[in-house]
Amino acid sequence: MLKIYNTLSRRKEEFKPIKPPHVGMYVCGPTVYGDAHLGHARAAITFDLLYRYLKHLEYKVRYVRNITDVGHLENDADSGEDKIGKRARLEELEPMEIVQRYTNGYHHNMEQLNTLPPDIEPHASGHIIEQQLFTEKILKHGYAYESNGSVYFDVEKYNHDYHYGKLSGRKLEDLISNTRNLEGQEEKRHPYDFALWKKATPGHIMKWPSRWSEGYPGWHIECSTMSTKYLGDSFDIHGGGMDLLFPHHECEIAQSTAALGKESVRYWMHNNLISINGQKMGKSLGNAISLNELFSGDHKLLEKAYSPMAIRFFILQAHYRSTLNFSNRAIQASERGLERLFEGMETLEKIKAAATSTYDPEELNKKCLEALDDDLNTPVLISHLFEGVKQIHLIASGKGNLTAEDLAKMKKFFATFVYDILGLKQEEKPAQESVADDLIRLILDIRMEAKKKKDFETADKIRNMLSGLGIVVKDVPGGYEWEHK
RNA sequence: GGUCGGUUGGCCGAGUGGUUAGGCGGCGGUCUGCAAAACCGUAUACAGCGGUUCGAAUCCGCUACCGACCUCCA
Repeated sequence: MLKIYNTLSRRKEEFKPIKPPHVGMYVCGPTVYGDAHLGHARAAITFDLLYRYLKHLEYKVRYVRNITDVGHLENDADSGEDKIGKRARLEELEPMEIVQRYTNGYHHNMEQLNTLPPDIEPHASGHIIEQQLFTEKILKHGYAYESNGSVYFDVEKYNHDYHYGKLSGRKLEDLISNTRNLEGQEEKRHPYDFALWKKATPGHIMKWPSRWSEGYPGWHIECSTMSTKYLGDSFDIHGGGMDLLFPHHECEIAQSTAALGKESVRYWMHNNLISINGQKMGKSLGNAISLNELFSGDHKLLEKAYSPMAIRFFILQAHYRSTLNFSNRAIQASERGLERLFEGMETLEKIKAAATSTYDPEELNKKCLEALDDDLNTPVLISHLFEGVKQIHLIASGKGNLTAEDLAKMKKFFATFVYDILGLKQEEKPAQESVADDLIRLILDIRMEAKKKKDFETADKIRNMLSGLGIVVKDVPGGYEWEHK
């Protein structure tokens, strides 16, 4: 029985879909105005894991993840500038060109990380009319007001009838004293009211017509609109990063409740953030490492390039609700660990069946499923897989054995958990044959001859010099192996 | 200031009222001409102070420190 932690109740709850076997899940996607970074990877991988596991449990899942491309405000209400528009001006490109470029980049990075694409990926810019209609509903129900061409959500009125702050555990009174007093907010009745539709300032590039003004939708309305459009007024899971909990998700709840008269979401799930040197990684802090930088090693904090699978494994080795601290050391540890896992699986392929079994693969299967059922506890799942690797070595070295049936099960379980659910894959080693490779083989053949003549001085010299060129030589019985490091 | 979360061995990171998490690194061993790789084994821990308990790192309280949200953010 799958249990997931629901931010609404602050506890683990049994997962029961509204209309089994169907499951609807909506996840907040990126605002496409810059390269995707480690934080995007964590969110995408967390919910990719959930998507894969739900499918493994034979649910029919519709996974919706949005692309925010309407360029919400960058600073505050009136002096703010559309962040996509700003980027467009800087690069002298059409806003939609920016959107396209970074959307493509995001897709590419997500594919590198082996995340499955969502079933629907709605763009905010493609749902302007729906967002206006959603805003109309809120207006009609009396929870919004128009002011100078903009439409604002009436938080106080809403809080009178419902509870604004239920998700993030806030009280309106606290918000009143804590909301920053920004300039140019006089069109709002209260500082904590938020925009559903915003009239564009003269310099604002991305804008659409509406009955209120030439403008653009507010920060939070796209998710309420698109989630309910594609998943229905009530759906199962809404996910996103913890930083979106307030105000974004809180406002979503308020909007959907105000428009539909009921809450839309059953389970709210939030992945925790990634920190660097104990500090939150964030674009605004200037310490975000993009995925492209990570994969190329081209960043001052990086000692080397890391493969997408090393990153994926690194992220999965921590529970999604814990903060994860980035460091070269930590990722390198994951890198090595992942190698060990795959080497274990390769060894498994070489094992020959025996008449009896000294190990029961079902035990492994059971423990792994239990770990996933417990709020997607991937670190524990992975620790069980390493136990399995230990058994594999034991059996491969003749200290145990497996029947053909158990061997098949073992292979199947590993493939299921490692490939299908954790979404890990062996990264193809570039096996390009080249003259250089032939030369290396030639040199190593000479070294073998030297070894046969017990001319170890020459043999070691060759090995050391190759090592200096980044080529690692491993002697194996009757020959050698080598690889680029 | 308000709200919430955290503090685990050299590093990352699970979990738990009494039993080895796991990975990386270290150390020892097997293998090797020597290495490397691989495999096996192994040590080091639960921020501090009180309390509850037969027993707490695990529950409760206090203290210290760290972080997140309260402005766009995954």
